[in-house]
Amino acid sequence: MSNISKEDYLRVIYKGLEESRMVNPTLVAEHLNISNAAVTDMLKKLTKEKYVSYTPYKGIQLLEKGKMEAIKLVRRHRIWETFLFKVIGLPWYKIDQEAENLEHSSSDELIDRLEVILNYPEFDPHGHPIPRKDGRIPKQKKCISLDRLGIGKVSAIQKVNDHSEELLMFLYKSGLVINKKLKVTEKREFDNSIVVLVDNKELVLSEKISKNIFVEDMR
Amino acid sequence: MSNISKEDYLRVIYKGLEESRMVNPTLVAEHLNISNAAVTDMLKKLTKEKYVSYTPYKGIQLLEKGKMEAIKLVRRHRIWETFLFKVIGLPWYKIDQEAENLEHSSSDELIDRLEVILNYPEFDPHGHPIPRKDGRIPKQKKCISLDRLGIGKVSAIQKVNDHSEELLMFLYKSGLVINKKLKVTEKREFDNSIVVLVDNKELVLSEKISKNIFVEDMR
DNA sequence: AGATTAATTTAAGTTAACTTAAACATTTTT
DNA sequence: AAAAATGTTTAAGTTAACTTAAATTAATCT
Ligand SMILES: [Mn+2]
Ligand SMILES: [Mn+2]
Ligand SMILES: [Mn+2]
Ligand SMILES: [Mn+2]
Repeated sequence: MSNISKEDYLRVIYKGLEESRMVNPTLVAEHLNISNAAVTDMLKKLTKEKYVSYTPYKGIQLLEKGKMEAIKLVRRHRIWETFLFKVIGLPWYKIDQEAENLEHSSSDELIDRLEVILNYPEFDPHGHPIPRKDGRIPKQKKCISLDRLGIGKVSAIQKVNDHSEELLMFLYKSGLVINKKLKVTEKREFDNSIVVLVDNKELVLSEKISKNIFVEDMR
Repeated sequence: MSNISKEDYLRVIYKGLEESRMVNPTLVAEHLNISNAAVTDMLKKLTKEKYVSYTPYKGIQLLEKGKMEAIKLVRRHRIWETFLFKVIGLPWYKIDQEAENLEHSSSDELIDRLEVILNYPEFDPHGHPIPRKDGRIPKQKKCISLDRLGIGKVSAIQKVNDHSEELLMFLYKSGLVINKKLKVTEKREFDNSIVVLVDNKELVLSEKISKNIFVEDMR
């Protein structure tokens, strides 16, 4: 009947790979707030049904079938996020959670209508690419995480990780939104925090925060 | 965790009572496409948790707690239907199914935003009242089902049952939409079909169809 | 009233998706 | 090369929500 659970696994795996991290059962378990044993169980099913391939300690890969499913889900998720933000007016930091619920309960026809209403958006409000109906992914500018931007360098925010409401709320209040220009004015060796200049204001960002912000790589 | 199933039972019970039919396990089973035994099971749970009271062969009643839950769900359902129809532009006969999925996956905050965008609608596209946030139900004009409208009488469609896509598609194509005026020109004893005049066209309606259309009772 | 029909419940079983606790395997550190 | 830490699987059990088949109960018909 309902595939909500399976879809959630695929989304987490897809987003993990998208961030080019190695995706292992532990990571999935943490993201879904379930036990490792549950992930082992589901990976067996997903493997048998040819959604993923998986080598213990080496990571999970999406097979063609799984990738297609995941892309369709991510498309639904990001179109909803964009719609909730632009048309409904929900705040930036609430749309991920809401979209996570809606993504499992919408027909393709509805999603396509939303896409038309939004005039075929390429990126969601966090800067993530929205897969097209045919599965193609809009090309993004080359990015690096903010912690790797050199001192004195200026760049613009391209995307931010959207999984923590607290982070997004902080970023929003600090004006660290998509396309915002910023300059790194200081790097502190001790804790890897950095100081950036945004809207003529200085902001101190911890390493954990700067690693969740991605700026254009100008080289 | 997820309450989708429980909510569905409550919606069916609520809508059954709204149509002033006696609601028994068999009716619920038919509407949800599950076995009677499953309904018996769930009724036990719902009874234990004080959502409903139930006397075999006498019907199911909603208790305060169950009524509140059901009204909240019906509110979500009908606000979604209205939004899908008016803002998204989905066809009349598809919105019920789509709303049935979305109703379980939206926060109160989202629903309230939709309500604002729609400017506090009182009735959904099928003419059903949309419960307010405080639980109050907009008052409807007194209705009778079309099969009970006397010959020669003129009236306007107030609401239609929305559970069959086929029925709604037929009504839509025939111009039998909300507020449409019609006149009964003939009643056929043999099969209880009737002939109505709509937009200067004559239409033959079977008893089954006319029983699913409700017109203002002018007396 | 007794027979027939319809509605309901019980019994037993299935499946998906989890859990905890313990065992096992691999990688990393010393 | 051990030891320790980390990651993974197994085993056993739980829960919700269903199923079919058989038994029971109530309502309706003759
Ligand atoms: Mn998201
Ligand atoms: Mn996003
Ligand atoms: Mn409906
Ligand atoms: Mn409706």
